Amino acid sequence: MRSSQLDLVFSALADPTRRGMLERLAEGETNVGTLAAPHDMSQPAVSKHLRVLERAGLIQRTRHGREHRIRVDPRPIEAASTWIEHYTRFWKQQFDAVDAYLEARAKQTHPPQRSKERRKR
Amino acid sequence: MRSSQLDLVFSALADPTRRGMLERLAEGETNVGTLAAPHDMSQPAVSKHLRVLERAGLIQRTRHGREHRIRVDPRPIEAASTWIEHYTRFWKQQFDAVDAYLEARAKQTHPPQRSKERRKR
DNA sequence: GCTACGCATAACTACGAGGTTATATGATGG
DNA sequence: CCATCATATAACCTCGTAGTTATGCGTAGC
Repeated sequence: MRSSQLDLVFSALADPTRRGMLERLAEGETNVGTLAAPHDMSQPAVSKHLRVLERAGLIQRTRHGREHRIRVDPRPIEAASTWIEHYTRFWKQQFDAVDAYLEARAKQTHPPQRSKERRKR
Repeated sequence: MRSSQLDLVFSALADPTRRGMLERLAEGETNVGTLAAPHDMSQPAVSKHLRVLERAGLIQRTRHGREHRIRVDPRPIEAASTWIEHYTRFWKQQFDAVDAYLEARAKQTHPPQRSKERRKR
């Protein structure tokens, strides 16, 4: 049941409705109604999406009279961003190496069948 | 039911087992067994996780005899990365502005109760 | 003060995700 | 050949998610 912060952030971002809300919030803080307007769904559904974003720490809410002002907190996303950026470096390296290998092999007239059979590790 | 590429990538990243596999794949391509080893779960469970990664386009598979070599394809992640980086710019701007405002207000001896009451928009 | 507004919560449905065990499939090696 | 290995697939269970309608609750405004 334990979900790490990264889990919560990534799964919050995995829904187009919630990404839409975050995109809207890039324009500035608003109330729930404004956030809900573009999305064709019931008000409680919107409320649930906001709770997901809130549990991931992606938004902050300030009650202001009867309306709730919502604003983005970009900090949890940076954890996600950092994770991606970190590993992307290695992945690209990996990917490019394989890419180069495949390209090189394609150039040979008789591609060796078993050349990859014995690899280190 | 339609899930965009971004949905698939983000939700694939939302699971620690799958992130663990991608982290392992940063070291180099391997077979399924090696990928499964560190994770305490049944082999079919691992197989399912790989399918999720595959559907998101994050890994590629080459059958090589009876084993499947798995390697990362970093390209779909870049879409996710781009989305994050794009909006992070605006969010930070937003966040920092609110932050500065709150700090400024905190400095006043008599924080005005209704100063935020009438805001543009 | 009453009504309407802005939102949350409750209770329900439908479905997918993540796990299991059991079984199938195809390649390897003695 | 036959047993075994590497992996996938099937069938099932459980739980969380995304949606619904109905209802509650505090604030605004006339």
